[in-house]
Amino acid sequence: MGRTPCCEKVGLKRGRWTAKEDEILTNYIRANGEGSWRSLPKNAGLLRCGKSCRLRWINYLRPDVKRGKFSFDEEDVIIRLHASLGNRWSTIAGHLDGRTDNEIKNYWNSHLSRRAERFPVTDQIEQKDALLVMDHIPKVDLKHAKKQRSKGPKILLGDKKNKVCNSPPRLLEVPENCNEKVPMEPPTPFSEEGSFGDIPMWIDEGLTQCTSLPHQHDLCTNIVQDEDLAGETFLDFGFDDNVLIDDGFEMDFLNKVLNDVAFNGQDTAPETTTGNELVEANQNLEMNAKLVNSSSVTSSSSFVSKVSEDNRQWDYSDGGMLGDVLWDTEQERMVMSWLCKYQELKNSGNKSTVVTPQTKTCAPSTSPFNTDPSSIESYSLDEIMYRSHFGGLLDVEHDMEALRKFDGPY
DNA sequence: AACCGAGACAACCGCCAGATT
DNA sequence: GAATCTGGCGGTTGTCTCGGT
Repeated sequence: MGRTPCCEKVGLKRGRWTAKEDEILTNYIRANGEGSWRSLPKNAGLLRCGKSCRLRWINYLRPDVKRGKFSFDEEDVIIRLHASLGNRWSTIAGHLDGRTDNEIKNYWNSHLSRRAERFPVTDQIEQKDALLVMDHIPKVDLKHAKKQRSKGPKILLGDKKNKVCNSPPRLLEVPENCNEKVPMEPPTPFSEEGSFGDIPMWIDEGLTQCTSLPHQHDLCTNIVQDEDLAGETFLDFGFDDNVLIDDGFEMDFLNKVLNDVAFNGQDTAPETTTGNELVEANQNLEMNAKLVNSSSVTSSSSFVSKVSEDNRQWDYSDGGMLGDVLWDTEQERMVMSWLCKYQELKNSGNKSTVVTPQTKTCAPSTSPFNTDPSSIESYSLDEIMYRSHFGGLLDVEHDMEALRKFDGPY
């Protein structure tokens, strides 16, 4: 059966509300409270549809409704949330005190949509530089990436004019052989292809079993752009075909491993979120903006966006490590090295060995896993894809050389 | 002064999910 | 379990304002 209308429309007033109507509605709700919208107009003496009364109250008359010009920060939040959530106005409104979904929607359509179209959200690139930067960055075919995500890197080459880039400063000049993969050998202590062995409980019901670690080469070069359940774009490093990352269960796995790793001092994870909680949070479309302490190593709710202390820098993080995009890469690679060692330990039957990461086992000058935040640059999503593609970011040979010299307490 | 178009924004509409009868 | 109600959401429309001609 069809739904009946909320009230009889014949004879009811429509259009703009008058000050007198507002007063009647406000006084009635103050005396009787919200709700019972169907019966409200009749009881209050208003010739309005109950639905209209509800909208008028929620959007304009409610005392906690914030009116007036949107601040810069509010605009910023809207643009960034919209970039990841789309037209989920009520969810966006939940992050702006006193602003209604209707107001935000109108503001977006009349003010912000064109600006956002002109200045896409990119991490840590000032708007005034955005156009300049974007002119030099290879385009990413999202549709193609979505369809083909299990078949390897999805980064498209830029056109010829994009192959040399002198601006902005953090972008590298592209070498002549930029299309060639960096030749490399899997170093010790890595095995070329490992097995997860008997690590328990990481396979959840209904998931495909993953029986091998990704090849180290793929770990460094195979980067996929994807979207999480909230529609937010993020980058996957390494685990392209891995059900753990794809389905959000990487968290469970990493948690299990990290729980076996003794962090030293400040590197102890302050917060952890299980994969299931993460999935649930995303299903609830919660944009869980939180401050990020980039000196911490943690498996966190990193599918969600994070905002830095100055409320200006947002991270789009993989399902693994948090921090800047670059740092995320490094941390994930670091953890991957631990995973390899963990696997070896598991296979060898040694389940009590304490692994002490980076600062004590690698010399800082040569460590590829430097976690000092002050030494880590920040990169935009576009930059990291650009640089990763052309081998400029990961400095593979340097890292691998350092790993060869690695002499940890294993 | 009149007209016109664009922009801004208030309001409405249809649909949906969950609650209630 | 079906019918109905209710509140919420996002898309769309209608109206007003303002600047340009």
